[in-house]
Amino acid sequence: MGKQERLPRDFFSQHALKAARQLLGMRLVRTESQTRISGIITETEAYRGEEDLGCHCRSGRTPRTRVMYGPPGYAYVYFTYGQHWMLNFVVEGEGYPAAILIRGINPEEGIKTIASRRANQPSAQWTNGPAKICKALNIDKGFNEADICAPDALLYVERGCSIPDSCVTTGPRVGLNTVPEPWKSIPWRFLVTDYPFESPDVSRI
DNA sequence: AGCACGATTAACT
DNA sequence: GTTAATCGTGCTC
Repeated sequence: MGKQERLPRDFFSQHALKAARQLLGMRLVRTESQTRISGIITETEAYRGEEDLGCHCRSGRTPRTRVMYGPPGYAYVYFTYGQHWMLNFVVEGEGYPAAILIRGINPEEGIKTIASRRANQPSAQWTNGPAKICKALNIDKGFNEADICAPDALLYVERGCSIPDSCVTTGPRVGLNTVPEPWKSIPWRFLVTDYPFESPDVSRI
C-alpha cells in the first residue's frame, strides 16, 4: 500500500446521503508527531437540514452549528454527555447545513497508540463508537472547524477501498431517543457488514 | 442566571 | 438490561 489520494473538497460537496455511503471504506487519518494513526471507516450517519429534527441544526445557526453552514470539507467536532467528543465532516454546499458523523473505523496504523488510549478494552471495542474514535485518535475541540482538505491538515481522509452494496446495511440513526418521527427512524445510518469493528448495536436493525 | 438534556460509554446487576 | 458520569448548549425566565 503506497501513498493514497486524499479526498478533495469536491467529494464533500455531494449530497449527505451519498457522502455517508461513499465514506464507507475510506481511510480516516490522524497525523500526530509525524506518525500516522488511521483506520478504515465502517460506519457513518447523515444529518442534513434544519427540518431534520435529529440534526443539531434544527435550532438554526448558533455558535455550535456555525461550521455546518460553511463550506464542505471541514470538521464539526462537538462535546456531549459532559465527557465525549464526536467527529463529523461538513458536506453539501455552503449555506445548507449537513454533516456526516463518523461512528466506526477499523484500525490500520498506529495500533500501539490506539491500544494505549483504549487501555483495558478488547481490540474489537477500540473504535466501534463515535466517542471511542475521538479518544483513540486524540481528536477534541481543537479540530472543530479544521479544514480537512488543507495540504497541511493533521486530520484528513484518503481514498481507501470501494465497498460493494452487498456489504452495506442501512438503518435508523442511533441514540435519537426523543426525536419525533420520521426523523427518529429514517434510515440514514450506513455500516459495513462482515467487519470486526462494528458498533455493538448492529443487531438492533 | 438557572435549567433540562444530550448523535455516549463503561461498569454495574 | 440498567445506570452513573459530567458539562456545554440552547431555551426560558
